[in-house]
Amino acid sequence: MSETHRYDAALAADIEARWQDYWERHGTYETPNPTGELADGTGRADRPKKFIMDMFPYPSGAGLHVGHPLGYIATDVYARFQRMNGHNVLHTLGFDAFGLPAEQYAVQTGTHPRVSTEANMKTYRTQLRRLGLGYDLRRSFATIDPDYYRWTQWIFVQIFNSWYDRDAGRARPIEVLVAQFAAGERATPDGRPWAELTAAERADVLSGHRLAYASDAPVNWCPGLGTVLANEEVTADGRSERGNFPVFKAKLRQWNMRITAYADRLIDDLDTVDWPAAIKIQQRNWIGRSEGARLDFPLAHAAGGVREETVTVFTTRQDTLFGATYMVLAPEHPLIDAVVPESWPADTRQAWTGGHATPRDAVAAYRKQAAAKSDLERQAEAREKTGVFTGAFAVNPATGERIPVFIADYVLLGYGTGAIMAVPAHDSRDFAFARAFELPMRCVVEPTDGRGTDPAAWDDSFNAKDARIVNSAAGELSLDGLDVASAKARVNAWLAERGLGEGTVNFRLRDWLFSRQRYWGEPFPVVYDEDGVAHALPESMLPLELPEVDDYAPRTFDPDDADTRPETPLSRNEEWVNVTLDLGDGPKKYRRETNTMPNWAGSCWYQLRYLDPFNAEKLVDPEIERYWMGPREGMPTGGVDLYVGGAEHAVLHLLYARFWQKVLFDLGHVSSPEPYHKLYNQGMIQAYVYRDSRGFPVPAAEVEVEEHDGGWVHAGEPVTRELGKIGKSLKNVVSPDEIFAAYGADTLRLYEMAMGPLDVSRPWETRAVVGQYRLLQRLWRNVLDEATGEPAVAEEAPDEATLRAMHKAIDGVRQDLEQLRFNTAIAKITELNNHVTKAGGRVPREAAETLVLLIAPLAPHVAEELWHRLGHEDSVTAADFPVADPAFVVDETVTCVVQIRGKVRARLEVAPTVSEADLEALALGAPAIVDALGGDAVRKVIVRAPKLVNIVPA
RNA sequence: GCGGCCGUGAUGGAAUUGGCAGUCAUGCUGGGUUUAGGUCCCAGUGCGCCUCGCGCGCGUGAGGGUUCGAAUCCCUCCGGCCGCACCA
Repeated sequence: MSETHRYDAALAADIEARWQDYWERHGTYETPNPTGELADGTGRADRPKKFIMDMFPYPSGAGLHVGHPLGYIATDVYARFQRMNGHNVLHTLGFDAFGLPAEQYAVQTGTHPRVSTEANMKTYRTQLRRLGLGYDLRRSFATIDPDYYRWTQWIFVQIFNSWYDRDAGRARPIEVLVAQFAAGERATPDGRPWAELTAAERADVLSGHRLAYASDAPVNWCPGLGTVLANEEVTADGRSERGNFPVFKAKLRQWNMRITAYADRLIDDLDTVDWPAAIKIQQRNWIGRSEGARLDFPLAHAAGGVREETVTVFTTRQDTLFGATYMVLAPEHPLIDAVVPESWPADTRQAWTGGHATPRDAVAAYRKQAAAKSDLERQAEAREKTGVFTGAFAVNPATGERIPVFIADYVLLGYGTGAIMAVPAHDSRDFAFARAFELPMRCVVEPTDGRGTDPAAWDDSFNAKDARIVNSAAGELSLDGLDVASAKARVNAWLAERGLGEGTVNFRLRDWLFSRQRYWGEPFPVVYDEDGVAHALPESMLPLELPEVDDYAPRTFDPDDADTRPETPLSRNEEWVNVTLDLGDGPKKYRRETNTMPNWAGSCWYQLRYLDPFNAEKLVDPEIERYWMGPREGMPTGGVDLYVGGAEHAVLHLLYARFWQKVLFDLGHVSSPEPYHKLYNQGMIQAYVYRDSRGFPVPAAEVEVEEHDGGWVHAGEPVTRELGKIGKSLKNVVSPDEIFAAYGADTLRLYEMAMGPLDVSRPWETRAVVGQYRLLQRLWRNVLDEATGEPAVAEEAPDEATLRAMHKAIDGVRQDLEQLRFNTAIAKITELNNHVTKAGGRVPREAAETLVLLIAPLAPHVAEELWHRLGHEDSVTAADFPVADPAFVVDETVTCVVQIRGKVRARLEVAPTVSEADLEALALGAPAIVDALGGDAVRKVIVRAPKLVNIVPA
């Protein structure tokens, strides 16, 4: 028998190449817009639409391994499914190509990052095409394209030129604020009229309001990378997320984005998007909204009496104000120098002074010790409380008592006001500190667990919030008997009355540090005049192109040397930096900003440019934006229909992109306040890592299984096995090219989709890939004669059983694909294929075509080929996805299980429409049941027609 | 420490959401096709027991509970993964 028409790897490769060429020639995946350059007049844009997106890749030098395309395959399957459902589907993929790795690779290899990045993208494009991913390539771009980053810079300018109007609850153009100052509707910080301020002073005032602003503040400085980093890029143990270098606090002038202005909206709008609960929780935690109160504690004179200065604290437990028996400031708190007295007050305990002769010495020594501690060390001794008395006292505004003021590193400068009122009886950290320093504790919330009201006898603080306030009355304020919530409200009112503070909301979120000392990023469209005032470039000067330079290497330092300072590569290029420009008031000399934007900038808005990639006039045409992303039924905040990517971007890209989208929404550039409506996190494909006795990974491909004990051996030596990421260093990389060569792209696609649910991680097992290859071979044989390659289907209608199998499969596969449950969809297709295989004889055409259509989104090449050979002229991508006939989805008879006390004792074949009463009678009459009951009386019968009867004997 | 998710055959995983546990696939066993190997095809495959039957018992990390009925809900414990980590 000739095997020339057998489905094998060579034939798969041939089919796949031919159809990929066909799709490209015919523009199969090109999607029309309703208007503009990409409108096509075919009416396709009038169909319902879906915008389906992946998190775009960073093109690394290593190319793709089999773990990378999981999400891309999933969105491609979904996009094909929706296209077959008659949707106008927008699906494409660009490249996130600015950023550190390209620059590091460039420095290592001596190639310019543009050259290596372009080469990497070319490799990626080839590999993605080989997978048969159906993209509208006209809409694909890279963030490094000047045509693209022109608009990244443009958005920066929009953000720079706007401020957050709290009264309006949204961002507005900065001119509105200027007008308010000029008209005197809004007071300047020092009260002088706006007209009297110099240009530099005005710029300074406005900088305090702009959504993008430069400021001197402690930032995360990473000498090992030679750049500063955003909070989101620093790990919990104080190292850089990329490269794992130490990160230090350094006071530097840097650009920031006022993302904190959007904290509430970023939390609130999470309710309107369809995202995994875990990601929403992470964002909420990162933003860290907490309700409480801000209140002032007056400082006390040594001799008694109250000073002018106050210490402001933030607390969420203002109800425990009467229990505040001391205060703690963060070691770096700016007020400390002003409060520390010359000498220790009389009777100061030795334990409080740290053994120092004066408070000043004690504070200086403690600060030094705290600064020297790495975050890792702080973490290790997390619960060990240290601190020192400042020698100063404050006054509890409720009780009037003098309370000592300490500094301790368990209070962080970066959170709240950097100072706390300590209530040791009702906060476990304060409790531990009070124990260590023998500070008084006062119980002001009555314990509900029977421990009594004397904190001296407790093991830990009492924190329950469903209790009542006690011991809290002085002057006109009494909280006694109130529950916690009422007491908080009462204290808030009292604070406001007395002008001591107010109820307030505090956020953990800090502003986003937006500048980097790197070459390979978007240049800031900003210049400084001779007074050092920053000016945004006018739109006509965009894009400000990244200059081509030879010396693009970042200045990096000894990773542990905290005293170093960054140097920007662009600053070396004097002729680029110093320019004469006319910004509207005649030619003047300016210096360019030499920082570049972080690599997140390009990914903050790319969904918008996919919509209208060639628009030279606008970021995106409003009609096109509304068409694809505007608010609609069930999606009040609009956005991309489906966005698939890894969970590692939970608080980075996904938070930043939401923020930019909201600013653009406020400024009227887009109609959708959320960028991504439905987010789906795909799991990771893992692979086994084999290690030798020294713990070094050995090449996974060379490991063999021991015959007798099932262990693993490499080069005759036993090795251990564990699951890990796929990567070069773990020697377990499997390239898609190997799988293409052995089985073809359709098999790889099916295998990745069949491995398990999309959202969980699963181990790659090359030997299991063959299962999906067999499915395709069986399908091929069911449709074609292997000897001739001609269709070998029967033209008669399928029999009843086959019809039912077909329609059940259609029904199930439809639901599964809609819910991204590709693994069970494939199981159902396999089942149907097995059904027609077992039935023997020629497969009826209707069944064969159903199989081809069902598998088309998953294995598009083989589906195209079979569809074509079955005599269809059009691409299967344009065919309608089958719709199940309800009459055949329900079985003619169903098996009803009859249970006695929940154990199956008999099965009955009944009509699906059988009535409960009939079914009960049938069940009670079944011989096996009569036998099993043995004449026992029946106490109860539960009938769930038509599938189950449960009989409970007395 | 706090919060979240998850434990099902040798393996990846199904289970219409409280109603027959183990769909589908890998692996393994046996058989067939083949000069041979591979491919391919067919059958079997949770564990145990026996009188080998359309049989019985056990079985979803462990223990308990709710229910006519629990992989699914509740409680305790064990194990794993992820996030946060002195957040006032």
